[in-house]
Amino acid sequence: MFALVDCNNFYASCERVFNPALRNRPVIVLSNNDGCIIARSEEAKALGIQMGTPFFKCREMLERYKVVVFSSNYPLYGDMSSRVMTTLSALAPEIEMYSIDEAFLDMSSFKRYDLAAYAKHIRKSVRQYTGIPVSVGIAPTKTLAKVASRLAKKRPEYQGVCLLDTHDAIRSALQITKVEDVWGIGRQSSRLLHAERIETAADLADASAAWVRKHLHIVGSRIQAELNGESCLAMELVRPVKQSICTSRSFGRNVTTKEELEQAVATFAGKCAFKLRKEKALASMVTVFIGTSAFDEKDEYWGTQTVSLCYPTQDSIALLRASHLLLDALFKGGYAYKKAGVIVSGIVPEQSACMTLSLFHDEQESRNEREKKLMEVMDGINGRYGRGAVRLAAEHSEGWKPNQERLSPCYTTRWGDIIEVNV
DNA sequence: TCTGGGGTCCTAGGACCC
DNA sequence: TCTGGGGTCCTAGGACCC
Repeated sequence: MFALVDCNNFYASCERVFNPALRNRPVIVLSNNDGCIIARSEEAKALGIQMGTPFFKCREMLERYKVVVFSSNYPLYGDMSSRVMTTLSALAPEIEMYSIDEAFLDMSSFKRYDLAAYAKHIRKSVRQYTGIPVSVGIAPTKTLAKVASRLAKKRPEYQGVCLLDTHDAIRSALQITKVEDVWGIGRQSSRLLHAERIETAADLADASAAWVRKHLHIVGSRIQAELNGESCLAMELVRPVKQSICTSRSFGRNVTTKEELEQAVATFAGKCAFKLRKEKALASMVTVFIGTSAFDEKDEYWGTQTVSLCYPTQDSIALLRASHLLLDALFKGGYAYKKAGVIVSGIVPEQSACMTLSLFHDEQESRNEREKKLMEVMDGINGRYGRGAVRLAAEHSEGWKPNQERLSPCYTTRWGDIIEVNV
């Protein structure tokens, strides 16, 4: 058996934990750059506020209903997430952190337990230790656990817990679940399925296996098998090394000069390098992309270019140099740029034996050592005195900084913010 | 005026090998 | 000039997830 523990309205709930005045009030959280709505409390959902709505389109309505609006505060959500995960780790022998607000728990060794009672215990514990409300779904496969947790969350009569442990319970759960709400069935597949009169999860479970294999491919076949109780997706206990790391942002205003784009791209390259060092990994390719607003059709430009590095690196300066060369090739004057990003890929572990060696071996060794020490010192200072205490001179955010007008304090990760709260 | 960011996996098709 | 069978690797694009 698998349990899926899913935090309710996670970002909105995080904002509430440290601000009790927000209880029972509609709360929403905006995407980066205060662009669109990405999280809503139950009260906000009840007002009919839709996920993904652009902020500017519903601003008036939000004010009218006195909805509390936050910019997204990822340091806070990341820290709250690890508190939830730590709590869950003590409640099951094995846990897979599936996303920032969800985890699968291995329940196979709980056969002699009352699983429904245990799910309630999980729910109560997370609430008590972190302040975050969660829903728990338990079932024989991951896909069914997803179905269960969704019902636990949507249907008040379940009180946050749904156990699917008998054939009948599974069947009726599948019958009340629309096929597009099944994990792994997206927009395209739903369209295809509806055209075949496959409307519910139960219909998909019963559909011709050959048809599913032909039209939804191997992924769809696995979903179908999982709905029928055959477990195809195992617990993934160790997170595999990332294959690519991306840092990108929309700009707070239009950016027209190359200098400002250089500053943005330098900042993203530095951030990618930092993420690589945190992953204990090296990258061997760099991609830079820049673009105008996706909503400005008449003056559109979207450029992307990739370069292979001579040898894999996690050095901020090396990635910055490569990124600037790519930007040189991409930049075209006369456009109002709205977004840029850096992606590093071809990632190998730091201690990898298959690292490409330079022809000039000795030179590379000493250079790598110097780079490495410099980055260690930089990360050390920033770890102690706060992000951005030291940075490369090319990193700058004046011109392009995303909007973040409604940011809450970093209650759990910054001393300065806590003091501010007390005052 | 204003519309997010960060990922993974799979497939098809091309180029190439013996 | 015609002809077979089996394989790998890479890339672009699509679909999906949170």
